[in-house]
Amino acid sequence: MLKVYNTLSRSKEEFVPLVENQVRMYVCGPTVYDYPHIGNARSFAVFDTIRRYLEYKGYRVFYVTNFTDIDDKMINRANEEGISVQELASKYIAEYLVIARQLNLKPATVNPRATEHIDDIIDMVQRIIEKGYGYVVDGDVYFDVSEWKSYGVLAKLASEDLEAGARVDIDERKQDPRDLALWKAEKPGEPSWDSPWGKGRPGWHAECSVMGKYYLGLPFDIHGGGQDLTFPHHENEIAQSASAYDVETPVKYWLHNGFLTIDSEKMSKSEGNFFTAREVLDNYEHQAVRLYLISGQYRQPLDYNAKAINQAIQSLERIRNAVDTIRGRILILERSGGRVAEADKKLKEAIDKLQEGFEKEMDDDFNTPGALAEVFTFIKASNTLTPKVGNTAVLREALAVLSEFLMILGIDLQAEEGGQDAGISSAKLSATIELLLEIREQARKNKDWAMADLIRDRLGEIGIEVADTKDGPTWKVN
RNA sequence: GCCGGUUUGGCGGAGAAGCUUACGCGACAGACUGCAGAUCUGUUUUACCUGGGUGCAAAUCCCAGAGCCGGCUCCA
Repeated sequence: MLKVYNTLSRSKEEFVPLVENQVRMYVCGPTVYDYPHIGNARSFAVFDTIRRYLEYKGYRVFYVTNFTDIDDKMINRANEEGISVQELASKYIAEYLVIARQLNLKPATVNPRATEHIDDIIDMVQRIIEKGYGYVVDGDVYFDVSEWKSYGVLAKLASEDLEAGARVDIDERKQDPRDLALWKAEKPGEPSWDSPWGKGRPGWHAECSVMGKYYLGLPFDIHGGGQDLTFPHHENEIAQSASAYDVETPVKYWLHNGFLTIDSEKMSKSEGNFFTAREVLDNYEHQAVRLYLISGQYRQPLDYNAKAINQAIQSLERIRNAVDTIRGRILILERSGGRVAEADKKLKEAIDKLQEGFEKEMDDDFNTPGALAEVFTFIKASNTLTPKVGNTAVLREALAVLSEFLMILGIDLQAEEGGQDAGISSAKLSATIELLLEIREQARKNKDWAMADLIRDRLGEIGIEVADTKDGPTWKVN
C-alpha cells in the first residue's frame, strides 16, 4: 500500500487516486527568467522519480509541469538583458530542456506556458469577481482574502498571523494587506493583454490554478513543488481554484520537497548562495548528479557539497561494476554453454527480495535512500552469486529488474558509457582499434605472424580493413 | 510573535518499541590475482542532542529544555 505525506493533513495518508488506475499530477515548473539552480534540479528529479514509481505501480500518469513565462521577474530580467520577455522565455526554456535531458527526466505529458492561457486566466479572475471574492481597483484585480474563510488551510497560517508577517506588501489600494493580485494593470513598457479591466497581465499565482484545471480538471490527485511554494503560492492557488470553480478541495495530495542547502543554509537565488544546475552537470557525471539528488528522502533537507557528490559517484561505480559482472557472466555462459547450478536459485531469491524490499521502501512516501539500500543489498548478493550462476535466464532477469528499478530512480544503465549494450562513441571505437593494432604490432615484432594475421583477418570480417605501410599500420572502415 | 522541520557511528543516510550486521562512502587488515581492475571476508570494540517520565523493554512513545534550519506574499 502506497503512503504519501500530504502537506494538507501534515501526515502520511494512503494514496487512493480520484479515478481508479490513473493519476493526475501537476508540478510547479520553473519561472524561466534565469538558469535553474541545483535546488530546482532536486525538485525536478524528486517528482520525476515519484512519477516513474506511480507508473511502475500501474497507474496511468498525466504529468503536467508548467513554464511560468510572465511575471515581475521575467519583465525585470528581460529589461536588464535588453531582450523581449518572449526571447527571455525561449532562452531559458531551452536551457531547462537540456538540463531535463541530462538529469534523465521523463518528458511531461504537457509543458504548458502561462502566456498560452491568458484567456483562461481572465475567465478565472472574472469568476472570482462574480462570486464575490475579487474586487477591481484602477485596472488591478485583487483576491479578497478576508472573504475567503478557509484561507490558510495549507500553510496552517491563521489570518491574524499573516498580518503580523514581516514582508506583506504595503499597498494602499488593497482592502487588506493580505489580499493578492489576480491581475495587474499595464505599466509602460510591459507586455500586456486586453481584459475586461483594461490592459494588463496575470498576477503571480493565477497560471497554476488555471493550467491545472485546464489540463487535469478539478479536483486532481497530486500537486507538487518545493517547500517554499507552500506559502503563498499554493495557498493562493487553492483559494483561487476553490472559489472560481466551486471545488472545495482542488487537489487531494500536496507534496513538497525539502530544500537543498549549502553548508546547511538554504540555497536561494535571492541569497546568492547557489550553484546553477549547469555548473554542477558540467563538472560531474550526470547520472551521479541524479543519484545524489535522490540520495536523501525528498522531504528532508539535502546538503550540497563535493563530498556528497563524490559519494554518489562511488556508489554509481559500485552499481555499474555489479551490472558489468552480471553482463560478463552472461558472455562467458554464452561462449561455454550453461548448466544448472545451485546459485541460480539463490540469485532468483535475491531478485525476489529486491523486488519486495524496493517496493516496501518506495511505498513509504517514496523513501529513495531505503530503496537504494535494497539495491545495494541485492548487489552484494549478486556479486557473490553471479560468478557461480549457470543459467543466463536468471542473470537476464536480474539485469531487467535492476535496470527497471534504477530507471525509476533516474539512473539509466543503457545510457552513456558502460555496458555492452550501451553503444560506443566513435572516439572509443577508434581507440579500441588502435589498441588491437598495437597488440598486432607487438606480435609482428615477435614474428608471431599467426597472431598478427588473426587480428587483421578478424578485423576485416567486422569490416575494418587494415593495411601496413613502412611507417606503421593504417585502417579504415568499409 | 505565530507556524513547520530537524538533531543517528569518521562522513552521508534509513529505521519509529524488543532482534535491522540497515545501506552507502571512507579507513585498516586479509583472501583472490601474471599485472591492473573488480569482487569477497573481517575490523572500524555499547551511533542514536540533553533532562525527566511511561513500559518487562525506548534511537523509536510522553513531558520539558537546548542546538540547527526554514516559512510568515521574490524563491523548487
